Amino acid sequence: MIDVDQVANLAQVSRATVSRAFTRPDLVNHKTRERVLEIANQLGYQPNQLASALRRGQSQSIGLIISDVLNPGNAMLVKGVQDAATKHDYTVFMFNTDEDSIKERKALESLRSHMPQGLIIMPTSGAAQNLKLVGTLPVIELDRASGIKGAHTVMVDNFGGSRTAVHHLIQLGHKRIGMIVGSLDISTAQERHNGYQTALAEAGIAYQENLVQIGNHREDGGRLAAHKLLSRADDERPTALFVGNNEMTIGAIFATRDLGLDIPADLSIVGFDDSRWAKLLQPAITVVAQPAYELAYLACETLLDRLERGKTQKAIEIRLATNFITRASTAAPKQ
Amino acid sequence: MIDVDQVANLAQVSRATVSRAFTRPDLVNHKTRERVLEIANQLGYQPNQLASALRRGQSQSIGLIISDVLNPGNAMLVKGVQDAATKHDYTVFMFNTDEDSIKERKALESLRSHMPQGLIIMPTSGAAQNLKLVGTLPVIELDRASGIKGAHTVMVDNFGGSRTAVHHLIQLGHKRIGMIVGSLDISTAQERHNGYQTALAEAGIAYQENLVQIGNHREDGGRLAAHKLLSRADDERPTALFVGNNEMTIGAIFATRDLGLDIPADLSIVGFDDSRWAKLLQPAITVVAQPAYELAYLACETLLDRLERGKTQKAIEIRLATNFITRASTAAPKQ
DNA sequence: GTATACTTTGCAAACGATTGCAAAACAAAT
DNA sequence: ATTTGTTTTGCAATCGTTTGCAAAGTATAC
Repeated sequence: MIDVDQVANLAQVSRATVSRAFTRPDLVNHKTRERVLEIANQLGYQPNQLASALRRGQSQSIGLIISDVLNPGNAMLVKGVQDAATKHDYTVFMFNTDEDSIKERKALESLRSHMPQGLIIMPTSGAAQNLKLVGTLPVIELDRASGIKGAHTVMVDNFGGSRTAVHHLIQLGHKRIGMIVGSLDISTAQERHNGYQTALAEAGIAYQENLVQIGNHREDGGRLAAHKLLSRADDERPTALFVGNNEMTIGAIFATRDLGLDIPADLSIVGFDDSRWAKLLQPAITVVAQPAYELAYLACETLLDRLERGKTQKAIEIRLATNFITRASTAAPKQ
Repeated sequence: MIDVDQVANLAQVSRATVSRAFTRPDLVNHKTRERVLEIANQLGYQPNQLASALRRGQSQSIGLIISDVLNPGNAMLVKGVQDAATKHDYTVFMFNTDEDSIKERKALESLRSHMPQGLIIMPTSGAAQNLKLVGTLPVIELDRASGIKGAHTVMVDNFGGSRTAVHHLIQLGHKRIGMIVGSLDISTAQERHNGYQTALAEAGIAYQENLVQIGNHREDGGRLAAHKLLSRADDERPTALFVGNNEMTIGAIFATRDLGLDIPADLSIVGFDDSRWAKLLQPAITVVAQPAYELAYLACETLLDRLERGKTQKAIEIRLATNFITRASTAAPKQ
């Protein structure tokens, strides 16, 4: 690799001038600068970020810790962060936790030694503990809250989205509305569950514990939970189902097929989080769509703002609205 | 941040000993080492990768340049690389190109300055030019070949996969088999097209130019191409369609709906690349599945092997077999 | 021509680790 | 006690930048 000194020699100036030609154009004579840049360009010189970062104490990079890239919703988050970071000339170190707080811990340790300037994290349930590792590093929690007091968070309005969804089902005439929810130690699941409860309460429908099943966030969990809810006598079975995330919605759909239930005739179904297949299925699935890309982009910009402007802001909580999309999987109950 | 010297002072040893306690355990007295590690731990000391990387000339990181994380197939690739890298204690710098070679160029420039030890790239059509930027950096091309002579590549057997798919359609009795292929300046599209041609030739079916449409790799391209192929008189219209990637398959399916064609009665359809919706749709779609995760994992391990063992191998080309999955979207033609 | 201000440059010390070399400490052998 | 060999340590240079400080150069005003 070619370094400052080589450029400096050829350009007949000092190392310092070359450096300044790149970073402080105002401090070097116009003609000199042109010559330096010209030579640097010919040689294919590019400042070594490692050295620069070490000296300046700024690595121009941020960390991104996500639970699972394979979930298309999360892939959107990655893209959003990525794009925002690139726009501001930051690079992104990415890690996966697979929803496992041990992996999260390891990711944080590894990350820390690379001296990122900030971190965007979709916290696991162990994050409140794990995040102590990174000390004073600016952190933004994306999509979920770890529960740490004073944390900066960028999330969607899970409560409102769920309430709207359940309200929609009630409007159609449903009374027995089931819910499949993620594990309640994750903030989004909690909030969605609250939205469900509130919508019921507002309509004067009693909350029935046995209409709510907790699933593991994945397809198999959704399928299992749906089986439990739907394998009942016709007059006990919920006529509508609100499912708390996209993977579990797939499971629930498989369950209806297992049981020979028709959507929406026998069962109306609403999912949380839109996706390719939700549009493509027949009937297409009614969903609460999240602005995932915007969410992530915003989270990243907020972080970089904090870094660059050095704002000493207090805790920020940003909430983006969800978008309710009515498709063909919801209809009035049968009789 | 706390550094070697602080640990050294407290442990009453020199900076060098602390460093060695971490990196060359055999060179330091057992008791001394214990003491140093204990103190380091108490202080929460972790070596600064930036400094270490600068001095040793090894950043313990690799670059990953992918066309588009939003494609679930690519998300798998990301995960595979990620997991393999983490296992070997490397971190991953990730970039998106969105299939745009300008963005690719920028990603490469940005990456270069961060001194990665290697690069895994899913090359755009401009990659042969762009990759000159990184000089002697070890590179592995993933999923596609840039065309650079002597490049190391890890890909699937696109040719064989396509041939099998088309062969399957021929076995069912189809004679007019259309194909929607990606732009031919990408190696995978070429290979898939070759597989199609070969299968036809082997069955003695003449290749008809007007049964092949080139699409832009995305849903809208697939839809448009499918419309062109399918909007013909019944006896001119292909009875089966082989679509060269997953996004375009979605487009083709929408086109059949636009035109009121029944799958598989009016049209059999085979896609390249499996996905969530392919299984979920009714009828479920027959596909050529790719071992994306394994592919990426292998690519990363191959790269890291090259780095660590310092093997001076010549060009490597790894090919993984595809997996043909028959579902309900293919059947014998009508009459 | 001298004083004053402003630009433009270079010197050399950082940033935080690693490592070749040699000194010190210890053990074993004579 | 001296030699020889081995283990353990420390000194100081190094990786490639950036930057505070001061010197040199140039312009402006008197």
